[in-house]
Amino acid sequence: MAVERYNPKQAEKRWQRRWEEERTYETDNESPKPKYYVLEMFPYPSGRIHMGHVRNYALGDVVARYKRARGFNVLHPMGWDAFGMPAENAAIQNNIHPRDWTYANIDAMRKQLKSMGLSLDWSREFATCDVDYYKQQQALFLDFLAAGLIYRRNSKVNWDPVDMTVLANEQVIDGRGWRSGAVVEQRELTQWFFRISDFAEDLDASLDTLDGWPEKVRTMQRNWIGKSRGIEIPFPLVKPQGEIDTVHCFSTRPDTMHGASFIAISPDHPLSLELEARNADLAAFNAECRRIGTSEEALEKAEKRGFDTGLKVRHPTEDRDLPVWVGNFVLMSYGTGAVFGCPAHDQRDLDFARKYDLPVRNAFYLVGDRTPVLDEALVPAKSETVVYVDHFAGLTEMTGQEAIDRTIAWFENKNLGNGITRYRLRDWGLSRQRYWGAPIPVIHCDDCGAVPVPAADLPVELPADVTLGKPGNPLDHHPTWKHVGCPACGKAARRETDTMDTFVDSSWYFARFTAPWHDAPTESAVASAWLPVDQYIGGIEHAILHLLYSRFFTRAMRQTGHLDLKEPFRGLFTQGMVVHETYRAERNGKSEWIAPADVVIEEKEGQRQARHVGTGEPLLIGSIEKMSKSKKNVVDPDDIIDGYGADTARFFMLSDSPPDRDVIWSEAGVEGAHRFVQRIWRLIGEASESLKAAEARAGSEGRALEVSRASHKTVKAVGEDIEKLAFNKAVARLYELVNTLAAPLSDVVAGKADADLAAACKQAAGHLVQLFAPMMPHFAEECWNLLGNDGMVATTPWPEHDPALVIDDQIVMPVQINGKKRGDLTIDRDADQSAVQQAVLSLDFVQSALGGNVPRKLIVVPRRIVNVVI
RNA sequence: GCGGACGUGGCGAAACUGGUAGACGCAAGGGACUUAAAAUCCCUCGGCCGCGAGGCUGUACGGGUUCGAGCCCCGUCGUCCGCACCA
Repeated sequence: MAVERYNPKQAEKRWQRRWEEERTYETDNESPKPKYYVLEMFPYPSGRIHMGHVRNYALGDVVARYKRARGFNVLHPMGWDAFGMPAENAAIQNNIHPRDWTYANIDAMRKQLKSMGLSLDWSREFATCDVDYYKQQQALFLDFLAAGLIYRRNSKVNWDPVDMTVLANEQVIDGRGWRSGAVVEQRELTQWFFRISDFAEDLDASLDTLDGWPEKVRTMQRNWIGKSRGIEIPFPLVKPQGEIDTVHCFSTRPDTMHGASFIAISPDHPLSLELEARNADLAAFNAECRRIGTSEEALEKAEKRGFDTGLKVRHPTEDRDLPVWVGNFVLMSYGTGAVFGCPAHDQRDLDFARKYDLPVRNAFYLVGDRTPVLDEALVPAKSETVVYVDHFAGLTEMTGQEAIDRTIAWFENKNLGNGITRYRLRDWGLSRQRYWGAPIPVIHCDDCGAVPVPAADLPVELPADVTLGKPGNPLDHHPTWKHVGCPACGKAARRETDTMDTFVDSSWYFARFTAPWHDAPTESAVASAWLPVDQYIGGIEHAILHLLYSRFFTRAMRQTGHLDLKEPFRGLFTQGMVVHETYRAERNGKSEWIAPADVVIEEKEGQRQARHVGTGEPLLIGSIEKMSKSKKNVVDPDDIIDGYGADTARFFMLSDSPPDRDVIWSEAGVEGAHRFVQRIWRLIGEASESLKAAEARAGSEGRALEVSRASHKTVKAVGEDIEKLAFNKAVARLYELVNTLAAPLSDVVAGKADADLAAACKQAAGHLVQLFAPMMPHFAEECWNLLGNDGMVATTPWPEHDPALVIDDQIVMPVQINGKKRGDLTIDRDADQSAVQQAVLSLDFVQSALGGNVPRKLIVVPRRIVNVVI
C-alpha cells in the first residue's frame, strides 16, 4: 500500500491549534508534581526570529517536553526583552513610535515562534516594556534604594558619543561602546549605582557551588570579579609639601619589597592632583595622560611614561628613600592608585626603570642562579621556590606564596600595613539618558534632595509623546513630564529623567515568570518554590554581564524579601552559534556578498562549485561564518519551516553537532533530516493497519526479542542522552533504531511476521514515536494517531525500559593477542573468569598463535575484552 | 602577558571509568527499479599492500607509563575563546 508523503504544513497547524485549545502547555503553580523550570534567554524583539533563536528554543523545548513526560510540573515561559536603543533608532528612521515598533515586532515574532510548535506557557508572556512589568521593576528599585543597595554619586562615566549615553564598564570593549563601536569618552555625571561590589566576595565564592555551569563561564566570571589578595602599605613622604603626607600602595607581592626602587602614582591620585595645582609641567603631563585615557590606540602603544615629582617617600623596611613618580600606566580605579615599582620582578616596572634610569635590585634569585636581572624581569610562578636576598620578614629559601603570606603577617604585626582583598568588579551604573527604558522612580527637590516616588504613585509611566533624535536625553526635553511636586514637601520639583539600563530588565524576568499576574514584583513563596531555573539555555555572549547581574539581583531581592535564594540558575547551558558558508560575486571589479537563497551548489568530481541562481555567474565560496545580515549568509527560518516544516528544522538543529558547538547550516543537512521524517512516515504508514491489529508488548524470543531489545536499549540511551543534553547522540540512536526496525516492519506488512514479532514491532514503533516526540512534536502526534492511540504523545508519560531487555545474554568480547585485536569470542554474559579463559584458549586463532605454548599472561576484563600476552 | 577550551576520515561527529577507533549522518562512487526523471532500495567508502583470506598502518607531532593509550604523564606545534597597563 502506497503511503502519501507526510505534509507538515497541515499537520503542524492542526496540532498547534489543538495544543492551544486544550492549554496543553499551561503550567499550574499548585501542581503537586515536582517542579522543573526550563528557560531560554528571552529574545530582543528585533522583528524576525533568526536561526540562532530556532536552535535556542529547539534545545529548550526538548528538555521541557522530556521533563514533562517524565512527570515534572514544567515551567517553560516566554517573554520579550523589549526596551533598548534599536526601538529609538527605528523610531527616528521610520517615524514610528518606539512602542508601536516594539509591539508590532513582538506580534510578528510571536507568530513565528508559535509556528515552531514550542511547548511554551504563553499565558505568562510579558514584555519588559509592559507598563506592569516596569512598574514592578520600579517597586524593586525603591526597595533596593531603601535597603541601601542603590546609591547616587558623581562619577566619571563612559560616554558613548554616538549613542549619546552612559555605558557600564562591562559595556566598554577595548575602549569602544559595545553597541556603537565608537571610542568612549570620559564625562562627569551624577549617576545611580547598584552596590554590586558589596557582593563581590559572595559572587566569587559562590561560583564554586555552581557545578551545573560550564567551567568556562565560571572562569570568565571569576576573572571579571578579579579577586586578589594583597596588602596596603603606607609610605610616608619624607618632606610633605601639602596636606597629603603618606602614599598608600597596594601590592600583591610585598615579598619583593627589597627590590622597590620607586613609587608610581596615577595622574588622578590625590597627591598628583594636589601637586598639579602648583606645577604646570605636571598639569600638562596629566592632561596628556587623561586625553589618551583608555582608548584602544593608547593600549596598543602601551608606552610607559612618567613624571618625576621630586618628592621622596621612606622605604618601610630599609634605610633609604624612594622617588615618587606619576605614571601613565597606573590606574586610579584599581587598588589605591599607587604602586611601588619593583623592576627586577615586574616587566612593566623594568621597562619604566630602564627608560628613566632607576635602580634594578633583585629581591630574590632562582635557586643556584645569582644572575642579576638585566632586560627581562624575573617572574617565577608563586609556587616556585626562590632564594630571598633580604631576610626582613624571615624570608629565606621558600616559595613566593609562602613569602607573600609571611610578609603580610609581618607587616600587620608591626602595624606597617594591612592585608586586604581587592576586586576588579566595580559598582554597576544603571542610569541611561534614553527614552525607551524604565523610568527611574525618583523626584529631585531643591530642598529635600532626591526623593523616592511613593510606592502608591507607581508606575512612573513613560510619556507617550516624545521627540527623539535630538542629542541628549529625550525625557529631559519633554515639555511637561518632568515637572511634578515634591512628594516630601510639595514644592515644585523635577522627575529623574534618566531611565534604567536594559540589563536591569533582564536581571529578574525569570522570577517574574513564576507569577506574572501578581501585584508585586514576585509572590515570594511561589518564586522561591520555582527557582532556581533548573536549565537555563542561551548564548555564551551573556556569560559575564547578564548572568552576573542576575546573580546580584537574586541576592538583592533576597535581602529585600522578594525571593529566598542566592543563585538563580542551577543549570546553565551555552549553545553554539548557527553558521553558514558565505558566497561572493565579482561585479564591476568589486566583491559583493550573495545570499544563500540565490546560490546553487553543484558538485563535480568532488569539487563544489557555486553559481548564481538568476544570472548563472560563477561565485566564490567563502569562509563559514556566523549568520549576519552584512555577509548576507542568513537563512530565514520562515522559509525553512514553510518548505520542510518546523519539525524538520528542529530535528536538523539537534542532529550532528553537539549543542555547545557551532552548527553549520546546510541545505543538504536539512534535506537529510527531511528524508528521515519521510522514511519514518512510510515505515509506520505502511505497517499501521497491521500494527493496529497487534498487541503492544515485548517479544519473547527470536527476532521479536531482538526488536524489543533494540527498542528498550534505545529508550534507555535516548533518555540518558537527553538528560545530558547530548541531543546529537540521541538523534544517532533514533537513526539506528529505525535502521533496525525497517526489515521487521516490512515483514509485518508482507504478512511474514508472527504475532510475537508484530507485537514487538508495535511496541518498538510506539517507543520510537515517543522518543522523537520532544524533538518533532507535531510529527510525533501524527504518527501516534497512525498507530491507533487516542490521546496525545505530548501528555503521555515517557516509556520505561525493561532492565532485563537492555542486557544481552550473550556478549561478544574482542580477543587481542599482544594488544592487537585478532578475533571475537561470543560467550554467556555471566560466564566467570575461568570459563572465559578456557573458551579463549580453545579458539583456533589463539591456539595457532600460541603454537602449543602457554601464554605469559591472560588478561580478562569482565564483559569487555580479553588480551592474550605471548 | 594571564586564564580556559580544543586538535579523530572528504565533511559534521561517536568512542562508557584506560579496553574492538570512526557508531550515526552528510557528501561521493557503483548498482537496481523507471520510457525518463524524481522518490525509493542495495553495495562500497581512513591510508597502504593483496585476486583473496588477510596483513600493515592510522586519533596534530616527539617521547613515556601500561598486557592494552584517541583517553593518563612530560615536551613541542597549531587553532579558538575570555581577560588584560590589575600592581
